[in-house]
Amino acid sequence: MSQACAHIIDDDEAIRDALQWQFRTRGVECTLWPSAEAFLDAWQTDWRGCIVLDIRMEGMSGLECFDTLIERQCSLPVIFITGHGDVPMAVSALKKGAFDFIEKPFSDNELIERVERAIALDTERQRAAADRGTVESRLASLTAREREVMELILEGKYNKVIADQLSISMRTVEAHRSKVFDKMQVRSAVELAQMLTTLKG
Amino acid sequence: MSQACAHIIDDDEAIRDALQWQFRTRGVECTLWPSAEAFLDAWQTDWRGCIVLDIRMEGMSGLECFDTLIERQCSLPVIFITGHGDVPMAVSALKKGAFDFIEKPFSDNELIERVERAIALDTERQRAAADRGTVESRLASLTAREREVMELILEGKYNKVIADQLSISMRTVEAHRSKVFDKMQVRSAVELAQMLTTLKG
DNA sequence: GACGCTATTGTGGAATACCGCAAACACAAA
DNA sequence: TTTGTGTTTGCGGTATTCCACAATAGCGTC
Repeated sequence: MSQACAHIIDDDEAIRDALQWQFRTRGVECTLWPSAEAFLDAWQTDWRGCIVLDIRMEGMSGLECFDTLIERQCSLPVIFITGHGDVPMAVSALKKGAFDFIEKPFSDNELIERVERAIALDTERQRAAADRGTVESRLASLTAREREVMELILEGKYNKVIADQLSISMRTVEAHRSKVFDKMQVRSAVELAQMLTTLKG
Repeated sequence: MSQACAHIIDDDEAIRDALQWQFRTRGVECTLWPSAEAFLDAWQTDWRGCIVLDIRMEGMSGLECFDTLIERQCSLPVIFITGHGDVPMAVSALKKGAFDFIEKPFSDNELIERVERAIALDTERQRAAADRGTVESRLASLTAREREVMELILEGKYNKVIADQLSISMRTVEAHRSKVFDKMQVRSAVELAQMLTTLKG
């Protein structure tokens, strides 16, 4: 897992260097990319932090890059920067889920403050995803039959009813039920329901 | 409860009339307001639909009106229209929760299509809020003691444990438990947990 | 074939939940 | 005072859960 940092994509080397200097001064790690293509080639799903994306670039534009990132289900917050943005462009980007859209020129603090917020958002999302991951891995450890029994438990049915429905003995249902609680690391059906409802809701 | 309609706020009578004609032709009801002040004076929390809000107006601007609506916790989706918008303005509005931000001139279909989506969103939100309202009214019908017992049930505790914790007899806990299920209209603790987790999650 | 995992079932008992009926007490409103 | 609501408790009984111990059978891997 790479650490949280700002991934800066801009085809102007002077700007890249200036941003890098600013960021590092403020203690924000960053990586530099001269083109959308270079970034997309290198990008890995476990990268954390945020993306600072220039819109007008040689080759693939920042907006195209953004679309590609969405396709690849990259969840990193994206901060667009542009010198010649127009309103529909900004509206479209934000409605697609961009974190921010900043016009040049911007003050040093303006960008860095938003980058820090974006990184904080990603960190929070990562934490939530980890929680979901824990639950999901437990779910994955269930056998098909156990999952089947669990579904019925979550409908609040008695073991007896479940046994009838699956045409097996009550004792078998109890065995599965016990296994399910064990693997999901809960002590009651209520905890199980809360764990899974949180996962979905 | 008033029915879903587009609330148009614009100080240009010609535009109001033109929009009204377009909307009615497409079967979208609307109300017309010559100023932000007029709308804010009349607005009631049970109004449904969406708001079409011009930014540049005499008196209170559309942006100020939006801020006021947020303060008053109005949840109607807001579509801004403006002839002289700039990017920071659009970005700020959307980040505050505006539904859309459209620059003049726009095509007939462009606005009406977004209005219809906004109204659909409000309708959906309304439905979800009604569900929450149902659960909340049931919760409100619980006595203090019943709610107390319910909390402990949701922690998956046995009646015996609850009885000890509240220093009352098991039989009393059973009585409360039964009342809680009755009032909340559920048949098991699992259902109760799901109902309340959905409310919060 | 031995081994491990999964699914299945049984016995028997202790603990718990659930329910109807009944009732005592406090407290506030009519 | 009467009435109503909320809180509390008991009795007796049935249904259900939960658990330890034990066992059979299928299935795929090594």
